[in-house]
Amino acid sequence: MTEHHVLELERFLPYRLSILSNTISQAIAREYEQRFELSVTEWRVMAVLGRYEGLSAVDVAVRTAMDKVAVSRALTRLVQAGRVKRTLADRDKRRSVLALTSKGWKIYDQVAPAALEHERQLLSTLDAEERAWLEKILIKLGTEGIGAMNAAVTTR
Amino acid sequence: MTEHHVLELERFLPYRLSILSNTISQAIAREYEQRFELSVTEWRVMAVLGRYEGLSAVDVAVRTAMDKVAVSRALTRLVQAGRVKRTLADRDKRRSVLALTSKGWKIYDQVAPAALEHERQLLSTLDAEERAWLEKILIKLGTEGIGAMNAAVTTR
DNA sequence: GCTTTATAGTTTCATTTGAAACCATTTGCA
DNA sequence: TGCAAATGGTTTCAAATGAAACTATAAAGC
Repeated sequence: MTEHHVLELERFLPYRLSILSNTISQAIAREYEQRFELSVTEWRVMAVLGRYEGLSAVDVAVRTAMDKVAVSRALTRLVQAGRVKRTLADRDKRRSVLALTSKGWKIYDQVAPAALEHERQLLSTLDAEERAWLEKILIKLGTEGIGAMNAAVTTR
Repeated sequence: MTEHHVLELERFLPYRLSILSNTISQAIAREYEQRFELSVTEWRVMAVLGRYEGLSAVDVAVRTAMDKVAVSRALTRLVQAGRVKRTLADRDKRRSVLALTSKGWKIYDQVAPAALEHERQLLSTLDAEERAWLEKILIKLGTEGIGAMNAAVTTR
């Protein structure tokens, strides 16, 4: 009598989060991908450069949680397309100093508001109380929750 | 004086969900990827086959939210490795009928409990009230929220 | 029954991705 | 100073991925 410990994918939190996240990201990306010929990775790079000027490639990688190879490739395309300006830091010739060009800003100024509007629409289905809980829960999962998972593994 | 409508990635819900989801999935996958030489897609296929016997490849694709090419490839490897048995349906020779082999079950019986344990650890940082809200919010976002986003786009 | 259309699944090809190796510059320190 | 280790970034190579074309079988229309 084999009794198996069954996992129901559709109730499994990591799976549900993955589906939800991908569906949301795709919905937003659909908007700008063909319209501006902009990949998700490129957009993420532009997004942080719109927020913080003068970052290096590694800084961008940290802020976007992308790996540096992906950032390097995205930057190559963005510089190529005249959307980002790259110069070398005076004091450290390894580091690049990055900023959106005016062409880059023009795209940013169309994509960023659209993205925020999407977020607003998404959240419009939650009331204030639910949003507050969501905020709290996301923070908790990100800080303690993931730590708890990893701790359970690495101590084995 | 150009005033830009700035998007802060670290406060942007889609981005935060993406990071959270990827971090969680990676933490779990790390566990079984080398240990069983099992990719995430392969594991997802095995997970639904552990839950429902006799599905076809398309059925698996629907339940895992993967595309059928990915499922086809995962199945090729799983059958190859003797972890899944594939036969043809009598009434419809196009459809395959899939099931875990005993070898497949052995792996399932190790991976599924580990995955559930990870989920438990992750959720252990939330109290009952928070978990209830999370459940409610996830459902709401998945049903209404995504619809609201898409509606806002397609009516433009 | 025969032809068109739909469905299940695989293969092909081009693109994306990631890990590791790599080059250049800078930093630490004997 | 001078040499080892670290850091910023790019390139290379192999594997993963996705779209579209393709094969085989089944269902529908006439």
